[in-house]
Amino acid sequence: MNNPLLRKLANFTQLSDEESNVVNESTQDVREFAAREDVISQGDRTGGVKLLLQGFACRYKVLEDGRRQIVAYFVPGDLCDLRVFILKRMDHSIGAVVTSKVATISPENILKMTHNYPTLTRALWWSTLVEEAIAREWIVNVGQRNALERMAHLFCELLYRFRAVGLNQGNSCTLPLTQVELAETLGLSSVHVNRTLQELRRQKLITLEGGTLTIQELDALKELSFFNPDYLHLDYSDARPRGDEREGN
Amino acid sequence: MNNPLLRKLANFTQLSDEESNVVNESTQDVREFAAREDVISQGDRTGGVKLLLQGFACRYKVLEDGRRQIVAYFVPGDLCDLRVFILKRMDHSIGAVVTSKVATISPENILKMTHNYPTLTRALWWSTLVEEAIAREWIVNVGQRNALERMAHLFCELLYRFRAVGLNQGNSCTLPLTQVELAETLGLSSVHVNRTLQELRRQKLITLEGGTLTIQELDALKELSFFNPDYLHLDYSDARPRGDEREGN
DNA sequence: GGTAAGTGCTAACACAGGTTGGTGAAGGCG
DNA sequence: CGCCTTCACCAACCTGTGTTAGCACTTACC
Repeated sequence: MNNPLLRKLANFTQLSDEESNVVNESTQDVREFAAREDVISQGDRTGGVKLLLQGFACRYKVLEDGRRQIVAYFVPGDLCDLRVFILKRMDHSIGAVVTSKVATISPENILKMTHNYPTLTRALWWSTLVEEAIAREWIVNVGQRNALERMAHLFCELLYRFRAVGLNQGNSCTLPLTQVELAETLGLSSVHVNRTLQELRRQKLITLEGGTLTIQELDALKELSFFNPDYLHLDYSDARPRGDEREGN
Repeated sequence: MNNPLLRKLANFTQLSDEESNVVNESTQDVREFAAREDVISQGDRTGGVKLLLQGFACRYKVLEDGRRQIVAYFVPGDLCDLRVFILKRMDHSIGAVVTSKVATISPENILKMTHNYPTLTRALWWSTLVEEAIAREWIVNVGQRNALERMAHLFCELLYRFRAVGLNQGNSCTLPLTQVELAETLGLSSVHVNRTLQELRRQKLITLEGGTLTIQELDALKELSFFNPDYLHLDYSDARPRGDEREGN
């Protein structure tokens, strides 16, 4: 299973070989994007659904005066909103953080998947609901947590998400972000990001160098940041389909 | 058309009488909630989809130490995530701000609507995409805007949303929030909310009394807060279905 | 009718985090 | 080779926002 989307969906349910094949076939249209290149730009007409296969990408919005806020990260296996093509124009941009491979899934293929495969459909909807839940948690993050908690929380989340697609190495994962980008994510200045990083290092909670994050004390980091992974809805046993509603969509 | 959901969907597309009837029939299971009562509580098993018919409600998350962040508001016509029933437990709560009427739509009715009525289905997906877009804008709000801009932006958004369901009176709309709730929305202290409200009033941009918000200078407020309504995807002409992809889901 | 709780409002003070302006090291490139 | 850019890092100062506390008013309730 080298398709990271399949790897991720496996956190929610078990897919049949046929379903896995459909996913693989639908994600053949692949393009490589350079670091800092936009995958989609604000104002673009919305096309197919994008799937990050390799690399690291982000969603961001820019205010008229240039302030930029990163509102989401994509790790391999993440889809952008399943239904974007319903809207006419993008109200934000998606950019590759490092060199990345992105597949474009056509609306037709989305329909093919969701028409014929109820289990797969449930799994895809699960992934979009998780994405929304992450967005809400980010609002909590910038709204209620202070700089140290915020950064700790982000690091916990990213480790969990890399784990979910098997791209962690123990408590380490790739994190190819500059301090400016971290600042734009957390709603802080880059100077304060630096201070905060130093504090996390001083407390021997993490190391971050050469684009690799290592969480030395995961439990302490979770406690410090009030990190509760429920919002990622990753617990397999807790996410099994309930009832027996038939799903044609 | 007294169903606010129909009123809202009309911002995206025109529904047939048959489709309107299906919506009306699916939203018969109505319950009234008292002010400050929870419609759904964090940890609850997820039931059907909720639709606010009357009143004002919010989504919120509470940290272990009691800090609360409001992550979304519901105005009449707003649905909570169409697919919540895929998840096992709610990772946040939904609470009525004032006395409110809420309809519960069963998964079966959702299926009925989305199976047989492609135009209606598109409209429903549009509404969930808008909800997501709002969440992203809120991240930008707390992450990048200062207190004055933040509050101004929230007021602009709410006026636009009340307008979209015809519940405004010119540049006025209901806003039954205490300053503490505003603080929990904007990631500020209630004291600073008070200061900021005063500043907006001093600049003769708004009035807010007795639960009614009046925006005296909408253009100035929009400019001050870098408010760009694109993310609400309300422009009818801009939101027409494109292409002719058939929609069975 | 009196008390308590909730709310709006204000003032004084404290501090987290922003701003500005710098350093040096690493890497791309003419 | 040197130049330029990018990045991590650091120090000084400033300010937006939080904290604490107190008063006035309303509403709910005993």
